[in-house]
Amino acid sequence: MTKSQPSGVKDRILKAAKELFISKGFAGTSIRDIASASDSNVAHVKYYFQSKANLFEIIFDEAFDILINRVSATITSDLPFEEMIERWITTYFELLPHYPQIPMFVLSEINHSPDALVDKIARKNPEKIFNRLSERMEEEIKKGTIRPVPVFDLGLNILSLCMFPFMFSGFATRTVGIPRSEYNALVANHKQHVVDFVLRALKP
Amino acid sequence: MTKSQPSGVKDRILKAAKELFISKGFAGTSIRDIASASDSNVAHVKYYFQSKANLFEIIFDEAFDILINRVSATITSDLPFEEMIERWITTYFELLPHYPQIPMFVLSEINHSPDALVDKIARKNPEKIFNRLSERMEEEIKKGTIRPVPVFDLGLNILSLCMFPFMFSGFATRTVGIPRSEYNALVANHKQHVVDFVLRALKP
DNA sequence: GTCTATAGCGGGATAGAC
DNA sequence: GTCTATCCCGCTATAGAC
Repeated sequence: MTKSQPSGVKDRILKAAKELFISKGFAGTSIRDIASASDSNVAHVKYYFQSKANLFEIIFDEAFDILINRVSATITSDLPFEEMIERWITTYFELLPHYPQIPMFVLSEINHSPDALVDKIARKNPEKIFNRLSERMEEEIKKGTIRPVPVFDLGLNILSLCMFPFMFSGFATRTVGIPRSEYNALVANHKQHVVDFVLRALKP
Repeated sequence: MTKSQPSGVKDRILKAAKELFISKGFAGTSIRDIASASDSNVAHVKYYFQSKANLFEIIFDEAFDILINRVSATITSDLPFEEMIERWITTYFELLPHYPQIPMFVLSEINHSPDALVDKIARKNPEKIFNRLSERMEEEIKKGTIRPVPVFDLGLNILSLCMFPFMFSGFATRTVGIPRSEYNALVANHKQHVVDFVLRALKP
């Protein structure tokens, strides 16, 4: 049946849109760019996705899911605290090399977006993860297994150490001049260092 | 003399351009936006700044200077190593609250910019700072005053911990829903925590 | 220096032929 | 489903009156 076959064109558009939106942003990408990069035309894009904003939302939601939701399972797991922290960090450092531009894309587009779009995201993604993390940390501090570090500071440090290296890659490669392959290797090696860094800093 | 008086219009345009470019990016900002936000018109903007790209470059260069060059004095200073690290971190946490959107602006626009612009920046800002930092760290490691941490990993961690909190503020306030004033207070308080975190993690 | 008018292009969206 | 043609708008840039 023609209806259930993937059209091919639709997938190509989605792929091209992903690359362009993620590397050049919403405002820096036009439907015409997407059409020519996917070897189709403007009418195809409009036919399958109605509007630029609608297509963008599909790409953005997937990116947001990768950056935030896929990691939440680790944080809400019942692993012992130190292992949970280690898993949290390693999960990011194993996931993000496949999507190195996602952290910059998501955080940057949230800054550029009008309130309407951001509100939609906020509604879909409540603070459950953050609350759960908060509970876990408070327990451990009470037990004395880690030194008393405010939840906000530890959480922000971990996110900083996991996401920033990927957000910095454009600067490192394009401005400082480190070859991309070399930077990627350095970041891959950075994972264990971040784990050590965090666990050492948490020792009572 | 009329020539040496600030025109007023020119300054208003610069101010409006700064706000718009920094919050909405190059592609998301039009000359018309800048003209109306500065209570002037398109011709004024063109008269004083010739082109959108030229005006952008002025704003970008200043932002780049704030983010990178103003801190370099600390790194190249002759302070004892631990004090230098502490000064480096505190300098960022004292400077960036005045320019909270600068880290995201600079790193994001570098990703979006064509090679031509990025090359210009790279030429102006060689890797001197990075080399100097590298020397300092290697000395300390040889002396045994800090544990042997690769230069790249420590440098990247410090940049991560100092810049990311500001890059994350849009997410925290708009998606997680933390009020901006509260987030700012948390980040202000975060400074000493980052210093402790880094120094603890460096202990031999 | 200031401002209007407009050129010339590229943007998103739409209509309708096939 | 596919594709061309086109509308209408906003964009940067320019010319030239005052």
